[in-house]
Amino acid sequence: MARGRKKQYQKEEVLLKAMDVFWRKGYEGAHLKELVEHTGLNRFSLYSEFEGKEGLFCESLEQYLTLARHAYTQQLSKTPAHVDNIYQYFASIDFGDDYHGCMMVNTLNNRHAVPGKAFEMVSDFIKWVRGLYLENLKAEVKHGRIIATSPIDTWCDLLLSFDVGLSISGVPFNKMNSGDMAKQALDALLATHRVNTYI
Amino acid sequence: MARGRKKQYQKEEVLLKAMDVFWRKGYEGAHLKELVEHTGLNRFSLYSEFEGKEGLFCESLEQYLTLARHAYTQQLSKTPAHVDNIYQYFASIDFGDDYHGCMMVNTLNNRHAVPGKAFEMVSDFIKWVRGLYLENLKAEVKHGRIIATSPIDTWCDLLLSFDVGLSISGVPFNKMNSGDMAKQALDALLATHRVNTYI
DNA sequence: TGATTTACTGAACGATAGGTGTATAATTTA
DNA sequence: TAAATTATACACCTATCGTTCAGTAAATCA
Repeated sequence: MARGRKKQYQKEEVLLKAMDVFWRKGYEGAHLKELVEHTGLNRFSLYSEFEGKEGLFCESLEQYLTLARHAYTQQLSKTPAHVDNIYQYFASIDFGDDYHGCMMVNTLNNRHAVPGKAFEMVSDFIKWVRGLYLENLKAEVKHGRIIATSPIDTWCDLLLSFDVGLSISGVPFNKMNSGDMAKQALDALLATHRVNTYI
Repeated sequence: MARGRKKQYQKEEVLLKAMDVFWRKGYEGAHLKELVEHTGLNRFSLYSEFEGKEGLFCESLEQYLTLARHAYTQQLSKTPAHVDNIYQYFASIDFGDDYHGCMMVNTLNNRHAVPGKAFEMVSDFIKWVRGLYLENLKAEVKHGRIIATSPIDTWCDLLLSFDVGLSISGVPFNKMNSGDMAKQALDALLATHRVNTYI
């Protein structure tokens, strides 16, 4: 068995609490004092367990991405792949009173302040999300609901920017219904590129 | 005439340079040292002309909003009002190599760090932009190109989030063609809600 | 139990942030 | 030219940042 004094904290709990602070305040805005207070972990242990603020941030972000990956998968990897999955995802976003944006978007937005690794983690994640959109739109083509030449790649980019933008515009205008918006857009897409069954 | 030594700077020039720094680095990320270096204005004069960092930021933001207001007006207040104006606006966005996002979006995203006044300035501005979208979409209804029950309010919110999102997603994916995206979306809107002239 | 290893505590570190005071240079009025 | 006014240059202040260190407590091994 391991010698020496036992740790008085659980790494995952600490990371979830740290994630909470970083999520709300951003990388620069989250000061070590606050991180120490919220996690209950003292400064020294924070430096031996993680590698300073940067390491703690990256691992906290990893936690966030794990949660986010789960949520996205649940909504956008439902079988059968279908455009409905996409607007159900958007409909599931809750812009409640305590909504405070998206940690990924915060990270992208403060790319000069955060560790470079964090920026790459988020970029990769977003590319993955784009792939989920694409799968669901491809299914519409595959099943002959929209024509094969439909510009689904462009629509993926559009959905991506829309998704990212929601997390920011959702704050000053937090009464928005992103489900309605997505439904309008995707219904329009389908209607425009629908396979003409009358020919 | 005013007595005493003449100012060796022009306020507007200083504000444009300060705007540049704040734009790139954000409110917290723009340190006084860098502001002094870039503006050429020394610390003391900076405090007597403006009211510290907060005041300088707010006035710099005002400069930015003035420029942005001009750009938006030029694209989205063209007569006749028309949906084309909207995607021409999106087509005009240049995601070149030195694209570094939007100062308004940065401000919204770091709302806990920036002066409260700045947050309100941006919120108000964005509401104004939403109004521009609305005008152009209303014209489509007015001229009978889309039906009166078209959900143009929802589309305005969508365009707004899309616009905001572009300024962030445009950085990791800076090869995007926002004009294509907007055209796809708006064409779909028009097609879906087109007045049926065959009845 | 004594030696060793590991974690915790609290204070202190150097660097730098935003903000300010003082002395000097420049300009105008009298 | 002398007094008054205003801007500039430069050093300094306090607070706080992220980081680290010595000293102490707890756990294991022999």
